[in-house]
Amino acid sequence: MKSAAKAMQAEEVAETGAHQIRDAIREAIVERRLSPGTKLSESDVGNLFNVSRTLARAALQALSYEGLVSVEKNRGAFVAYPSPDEARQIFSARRLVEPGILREAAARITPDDISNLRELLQEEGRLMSERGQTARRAEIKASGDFHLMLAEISGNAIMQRFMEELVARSSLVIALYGQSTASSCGHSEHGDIISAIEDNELDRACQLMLHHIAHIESDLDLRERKSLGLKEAFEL
Amino acid sequence: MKSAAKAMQAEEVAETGAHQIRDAIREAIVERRLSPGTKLSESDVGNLFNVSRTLARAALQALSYEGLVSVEKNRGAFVAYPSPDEARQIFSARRLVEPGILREAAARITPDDISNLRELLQEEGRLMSERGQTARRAEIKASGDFHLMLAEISGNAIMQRFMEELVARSSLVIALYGQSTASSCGHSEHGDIISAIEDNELDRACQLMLHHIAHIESDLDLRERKSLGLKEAFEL
DNA sequence: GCGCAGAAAATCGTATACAATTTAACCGCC
DNA sequence: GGCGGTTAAATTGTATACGATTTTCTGCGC
Repeated sequence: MKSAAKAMQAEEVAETGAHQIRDAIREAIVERRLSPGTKLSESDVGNLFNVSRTLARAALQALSYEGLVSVEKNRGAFVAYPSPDEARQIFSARRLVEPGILREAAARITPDDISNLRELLQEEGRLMSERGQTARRAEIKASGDFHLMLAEISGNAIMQRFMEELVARSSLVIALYGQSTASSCGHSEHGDIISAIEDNELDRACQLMLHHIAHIESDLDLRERKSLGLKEAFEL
Repeated sequence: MKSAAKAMQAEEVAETGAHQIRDAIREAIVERRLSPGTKLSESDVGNLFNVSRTLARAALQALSYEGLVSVEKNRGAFVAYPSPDEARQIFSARRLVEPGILREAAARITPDDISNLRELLQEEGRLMSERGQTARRAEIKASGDFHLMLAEISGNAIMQRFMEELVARSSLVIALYGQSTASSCGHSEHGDIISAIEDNELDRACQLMLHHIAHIESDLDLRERKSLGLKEAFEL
């Protein structure tokens, strides 16, 4: 994400160390080192980063605004556990905004941007062939970064931030409801989208994007699993 | 905003009194009782609401995530003062998402919703004819509520929250760069949009929505006023 | 052994305390 | 009178303290 089209805004400086903690936890969630539902107690977070509960709390609070953790009054913070309905809303939102972002990005894209995108793509492909958790995590990140880079190129910082939220929450949803072992099956689709942009076939690019999102979504099993914590669990 | 289509989610309970403070300040900003750039010191906010700086700080922090307040490290919080570029991005984002929201809303809208919308519209019209600041503020609110109600009807809580942010920030932009005295000149346009939805003319409704947003934007003077705090200010 | 009341532990909600930084005030100096 | 520098006041950043709520544990009765 060291793209050329960065630096739109004056980089809201990290007003406090709480931001570092927030970013660290977010990364852990997005890379699925932290599972949905995991409790994030303020003391534990504070100890882990050697800060007081004040900062830990601020970081958790921030993450709750992004929908990545849910804080329950007097009970604490937990890694978000999006319901199937929430999951549908997240992808519905993506279908709604990503074509528009794509159009704006295409209008401003430079050759440099395209080569950056292709570079990212290549990296993604390389990681897919690798084994090991580290590679898998990096692959998840790279897959999301493709969508984020498009938002960045679009030049709209507000939409960019919104996409960051959506991509992060998507990662949670996939962790919860994804079925296929291959995490980012739609790798080639990213390449197709770039090609369509390059060829100035905007409508086709949008179609591909919608298809790509639908593809990701089709790998989810969004049936209500109401914990089935009764007899059914043992009736087999 | 007591619409029928509410209650999508389990209502994230107000985990603390900080939420009340946040909401109160946000309302003050949106209704333009607080001007862009106004300093919001933690002590002052705390005293005003009879709480400690801890809660005041949390509220300001929350507002900064919504883009209504900008906090500068070691300097404090201020009512946001969106740059012309930021203003363009806000409206660009609205053009991008509002047609999509409209389409989703139209697909789920009920006769009840329509009558609620018309009711809101009537209220808006009534306020337009009234005199006085109180009426003006209520009118500003009602004008935004139209867009928010559509988002609510769409049934997507995520898009709804995003629209809340965009509408609130739009209010700031209009306060800063609006020219016409009449705040929400596009009152009739709201009615046209409802009619188009009612007649099931979706494409036309979207066109009207885009036109409406463009109309609001056309009332802005987004030229860089770089404070012109040099000689120019006195050259006349 | 099971269930339930009550106490103890852990955790969160809020306030206060202290350190660090910025802003202002003051004062001698040119 | 204006200007720069030093010092005092105000404000933010972070930590700690204390009360409130929830959770867990314990032990008694059945």
